[in-house]
Amino acid sequence: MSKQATSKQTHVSELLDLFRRLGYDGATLAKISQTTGLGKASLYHHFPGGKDEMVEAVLVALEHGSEQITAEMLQVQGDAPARLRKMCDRLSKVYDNGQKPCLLAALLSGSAKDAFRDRVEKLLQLWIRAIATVLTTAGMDETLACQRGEDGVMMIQGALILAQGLQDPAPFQRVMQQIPETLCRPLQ
Amino acid sequence: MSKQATSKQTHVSELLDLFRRLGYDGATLAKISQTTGLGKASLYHHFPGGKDEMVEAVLVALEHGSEQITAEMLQVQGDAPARLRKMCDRLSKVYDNGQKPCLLAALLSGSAKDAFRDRVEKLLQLWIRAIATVLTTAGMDETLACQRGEDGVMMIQGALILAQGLQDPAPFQRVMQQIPETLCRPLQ
DNA sequence: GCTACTGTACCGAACGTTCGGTAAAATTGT
DNA sequence: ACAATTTTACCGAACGTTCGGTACAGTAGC
Repeated sequence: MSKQATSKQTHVSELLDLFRRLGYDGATLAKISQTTGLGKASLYHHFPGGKDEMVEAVLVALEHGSEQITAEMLQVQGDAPARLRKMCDRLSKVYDNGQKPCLLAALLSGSAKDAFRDRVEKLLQLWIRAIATVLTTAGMDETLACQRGEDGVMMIQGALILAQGLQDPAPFQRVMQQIPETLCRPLQ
Repeated sequence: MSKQATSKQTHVSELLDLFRRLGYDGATLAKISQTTGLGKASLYHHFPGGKDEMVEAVLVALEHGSEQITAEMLQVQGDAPARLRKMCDRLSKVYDNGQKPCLLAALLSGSAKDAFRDRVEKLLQLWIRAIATVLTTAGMDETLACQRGEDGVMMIQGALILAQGLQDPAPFQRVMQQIPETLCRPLQ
């Protein structure tokens, strides 16, 4: 079954961890080589495009994972809060309960290429629209639902920064618990 | 009045702009030299400790500015929403209506030293406590006020990331308008 | 024998930092 | 008042190191 102890997918998830923790500039080839256990030559065999192609591969994997989670969320039987709860559960694991930062935020600083910016933008909009779809399906006004989509992504991103900055995952965990209800609350 | 066109404070604010836009690793000495107009050697005259001392100086300036804004907020005559509105007005200028990222978030990625992490943590807690103080003064429960302090910082940080990621300041501006009311809303 | 993969050695460029030195302002001695 | 001296501000060039990336000779598995 497992001919290789370290498949390409394993390497991609190792790269994800590196890039989101250190950013594009901080993740040097030396560190990448060290954490993957691959020499430079091996890295350039798997990713001929170099560092950029590694980020590219990580982003593709992230797009795939995002589409899967959002699709799962929409397939959940139940009301809007139940669906959002499913999303938050999945994302809590992705971010290790707030202990791991978000790649998208990490790629916004430094020498990250403009091509990445486009992918980041697309990914953020994917999540915004997914949340908005859940809310409009539950009968919420279209405009408000879009705002709440933005609010959801915003809260998660902000909670991650707070958790990193305070070196305490508690605020993240609290926010992730409150999000399903907060986003569904009607306009007061 | 202005004997020097470029004072040390000017250089510090230029450094702030560079570090928050490019992060610690992305802000190379070459770029720093270019944007300040000072040669590399001159930079080491003003900041003998090198890049780290530059970040240190920027953080000190940021602490000073934060204490000033939070103090202003507490001196505003009026209810809690009015005070928070003052805070949001000042912060909107600091972040150029969402077009400029936050230094604290930028320093969380990359090779930023642990000494910076402590200062970042202190600064985040300063803001959380300031918001909480406004709310408790207005009669809100202590525990909830602290949570709302976290929520406030979190929303601002998240809104900044969203504005950067979507390359659109609109979500940031909307959130900054809503924050004064959102944070004061009683538990439902 | 052929493809997939890897270790080693190497490259030019850029990194943060230091060196040696210049020009002017401020301070001091008389 | 003025020359001597120190301090301050600045710079170009170079330091050693690390960067991302390449060339090539292998080795393992089919």
